[in-house]
Amino acid sequence: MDAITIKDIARALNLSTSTVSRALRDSYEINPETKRLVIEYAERLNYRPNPIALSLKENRSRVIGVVVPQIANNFFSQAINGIEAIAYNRGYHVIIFQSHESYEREVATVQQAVARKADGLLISLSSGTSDFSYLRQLQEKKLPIVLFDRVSKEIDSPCITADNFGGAFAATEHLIQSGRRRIAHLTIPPHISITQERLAGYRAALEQYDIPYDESLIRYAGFGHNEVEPIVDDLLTLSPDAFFAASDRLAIGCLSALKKRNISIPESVSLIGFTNISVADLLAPPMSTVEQPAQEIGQVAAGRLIDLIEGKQKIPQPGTIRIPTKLIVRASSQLESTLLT
Amino acid sequence: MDAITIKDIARALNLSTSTVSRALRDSYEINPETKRLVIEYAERLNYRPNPIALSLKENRSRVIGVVVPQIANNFFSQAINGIEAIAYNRGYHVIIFQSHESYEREVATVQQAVARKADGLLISLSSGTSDFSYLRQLQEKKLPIVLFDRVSKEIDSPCITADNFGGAFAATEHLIQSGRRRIAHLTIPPHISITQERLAGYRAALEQYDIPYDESLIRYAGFGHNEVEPIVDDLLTLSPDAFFAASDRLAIGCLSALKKRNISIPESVSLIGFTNISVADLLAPPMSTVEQPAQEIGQVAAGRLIDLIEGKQKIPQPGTIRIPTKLIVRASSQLESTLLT
DNA sequence: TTGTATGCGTTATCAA
DNA sequence: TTGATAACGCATACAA
Repeated sequence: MDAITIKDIARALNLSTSTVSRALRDSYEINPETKRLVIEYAERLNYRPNPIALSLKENRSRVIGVVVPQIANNFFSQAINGIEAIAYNRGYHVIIFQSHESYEREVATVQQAVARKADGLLISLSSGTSDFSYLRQLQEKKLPIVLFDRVSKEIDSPCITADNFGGAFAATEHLIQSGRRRIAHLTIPPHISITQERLAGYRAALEQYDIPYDESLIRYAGFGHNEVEPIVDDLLTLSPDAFFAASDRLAIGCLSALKKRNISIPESVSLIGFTNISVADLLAPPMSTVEQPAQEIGQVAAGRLIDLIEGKQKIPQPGTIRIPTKLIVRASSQLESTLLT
Repeated sequence: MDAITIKDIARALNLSTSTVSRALRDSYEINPETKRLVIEYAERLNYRPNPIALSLKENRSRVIGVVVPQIANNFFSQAINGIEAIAYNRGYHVIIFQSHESYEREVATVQQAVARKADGLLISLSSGTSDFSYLRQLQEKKLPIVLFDRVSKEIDSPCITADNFGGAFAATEHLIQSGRRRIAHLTIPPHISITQERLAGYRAALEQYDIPYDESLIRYAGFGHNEVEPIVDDLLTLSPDAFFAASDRLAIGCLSALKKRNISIPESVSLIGFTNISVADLLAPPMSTVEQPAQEIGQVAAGRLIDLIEGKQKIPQPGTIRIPTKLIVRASSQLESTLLT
């Protein structure tokens, strides 16, 4: 209701608003005495400049919009954590938008962010997005955009992702080296960048070890509630000797399905995208994981975006930055004692 | 850079800005023909009112500030999900702030939210907070505040929490009924409301079954990285026959510690606050859980706050709303049953 | 029915 | 060194 303004200070001190404004901004061309007076009074009354008025004046909001498919998701909540850390350090606030894996909602939500005068956008594309014209339009309007995690080369924005290819390659190689040859690849919808990259890493590893690529072992699951189990059932008829699950959700669904069927495949289930390592440690059968550097991805993406906003990067410098992943191998030996029958 | 304004429309149509403004707001006192013209033109140019200008004018932002200890946390990210769902439906945006379990950061962050002219605040208190005067000050300034999850009766705001007492009672009763008598209670710092409530539920169950309350079985862990293991070690010297872990993080730490020591206590570990049920299903030994209605808590809290903001609740109506929890019992064989508190 | 003027809080330009 | 004024985009009281 109240909130002290520059006007209040001016009136109280018998000065003009412009003098007060200058004193507070520490302008050089001002009487030191007046300056002291104003600053003291402002501090005493706990004056805070109204950021909305500033936004209107400067036509910028010091807000960056973050668009993710889902907040309630380990990867994204950690990425947002990284984004916030950087943003707040550099004086920006973060407004979060969810696209709920829908193209329409993504477009609507991005429009919202633009209407709210976000100074820049950090976007992880929804699985439903294949048309990027709405983003190109924004770029033409010089709105800084950085893509992270789920990116696209179709628009020339900087992209920050995990090293999905490398992570998938390492995971697959690990399975091969431990004797597996029929590795089921359970993944998310096909046109998402991370799907492609992980699949490519998987294929490259097979190729390197002269293992034929069997398309029937590749399955794409959506984000529905009970989509995973029937897919696993179906895969089982092909007698795979390992599963590569491309996200934590899929990995859990996969393990859950195997467990229900009383199938244990020690050391055969490798997961990429599982960030909640502390839980993976507890699971039986053991599950090796590729840890995604969610927080770091967020940090790097936020840093790049703010550089763009503040014009520290003259040229938009597209291109992809890949943050390394970590392969964490868990063996069954150390866990056998706790296995239940 | 561009962003079409009312002025642009007025100029293009040879009208005054006020006429355009009125036409767009569908004022009755306006020529239908002019109105049509303006609206059509505005739609064609995809006109969006500048929310910042509106905020400045109306002294409100249609933003609600959410302050949580941590975003990257299952409970809070799900709660935020619920908050967003309601907020967006009712035309509000959500800005998220993290207090990182620190009183100082909580105060600073709330000031930020106020400076940003948030129309209301949704707060889950940090573990470091025991002085609420800064919140009372805001209430005196008529800023609507609703507390959720980690609440306090020290300020008369509406509070939305899980039924922590009931959930803890049910969990403890379940352990007792399955023959346990020395139930270790591993929980978060003592002065947080949920700690108190869960502890009270635990005590009440013990009392009802005439089991003496042994203070040495109660341990408070902070939020550091490796705090849990030594505590579990220490507890083990007291030979408990069950563990009650008051959050998912503690439950995982507890299981992890037990596992490292090759201790298996089937059906003895009951957890409250574990929302990631799909993972709990996979764990061995099985772990019963009290599921927190995170999303619903967020939804109810957001609804109440917006009612307050919009004056639908004349009287602030303090008091606590408790959302029921669900006890999910998992036996070593299979998932057994689901109970509601 | 439409136009003019004012104000929301701040800063920049210009004048004193 | 300080003050008056305009402007950012919008809504509204008042005038026409």
